[in-house]
Amino acid sequence: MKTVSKTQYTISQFAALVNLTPYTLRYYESLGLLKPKRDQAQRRYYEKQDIAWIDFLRHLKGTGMTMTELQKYVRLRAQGDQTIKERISLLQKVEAKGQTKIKELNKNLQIVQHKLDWYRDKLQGKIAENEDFGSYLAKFKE
Amino acid sequence: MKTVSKTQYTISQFAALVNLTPYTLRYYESLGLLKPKRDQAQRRYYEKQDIAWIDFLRHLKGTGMTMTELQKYVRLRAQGDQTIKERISLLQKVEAKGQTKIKELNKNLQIVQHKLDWYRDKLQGKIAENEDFGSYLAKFKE
DNA sequence: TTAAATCTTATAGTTTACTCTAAGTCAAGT
DNA sequence: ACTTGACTTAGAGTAAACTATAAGATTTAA
Repeated sequence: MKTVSKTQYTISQFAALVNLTPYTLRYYESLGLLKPKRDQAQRRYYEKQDIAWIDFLRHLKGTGMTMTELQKYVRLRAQGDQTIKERISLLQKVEAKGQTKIKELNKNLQIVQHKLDWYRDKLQGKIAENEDFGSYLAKFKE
Repeated sequence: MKTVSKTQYTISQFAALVNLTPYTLRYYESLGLLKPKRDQAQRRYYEKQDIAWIDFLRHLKGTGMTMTELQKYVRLRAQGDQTIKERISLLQKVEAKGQTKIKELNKNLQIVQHKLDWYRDKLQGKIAENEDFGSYLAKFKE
């Protein structure tokens, strides 16, 4: 049996590593999203696997989850395997919302693209002086 | 020549129509995003075409544009056709940012999907007791 | 005539997610 | 010995985009 010494980071080292501030790390911890270990002097230290956890949190946040939702997820996790079904349904909702978000973003971007086309046509004099964007857009309605 | 009477909405009628509040409409106006006409008594009234404008603003906002950016766009618009090129480059940036946003959202949702798969595999006992999500994820790295 | 709606300006409150300061304690490195 | 960094609790500040209140004036529909 071999003992391997694990890399430990202080809060400011770790903050730099994951592009957050010590303030933010303590804030997340206060919300229950992190629980770094402590040394003999009660100072936090972070390890390699904490990077992966932060990354995962970021992905969840990036889907639009609020801090409160993250807290709920983390609370379930802490309760062990019997909450896996609940976690699944939580993440399914997250996924569904995310897909909706993408669709809406796409729709909004399409309008922007049409507007860009309209401007370019207008610059080329390809648009009747009195045709406005509204009637132009109407052409693209299915 | 025929005179057609146009529908006019009071601020609260219009607010209900576009799902905003009178507060918000005045707020938008204070930012220069709207300029409703006024009646003899200086009360705002809105018309059909204002609905289209609100919709367009919503699409722009929906891409992630801030109020400040919207203000800039509206200011350019008010300056007339000589700002069309500038408006084009503004909207192009909006579009580029939006595409980036979609890519990121997709990446984040993929991670969520992997996590869901992992949970489902785990529920089925298909995952080694000691395999964590990190090593599971590693399988999907290109 | 009176209640309801609108107007104005100015200011305050709300929410989310940080971000920072204060103020005092403690421990480790040079 | 001393500077540096970390710790604590509590609370304040920031930014965005609303949302609301106050307070007084005016107008209009019933």
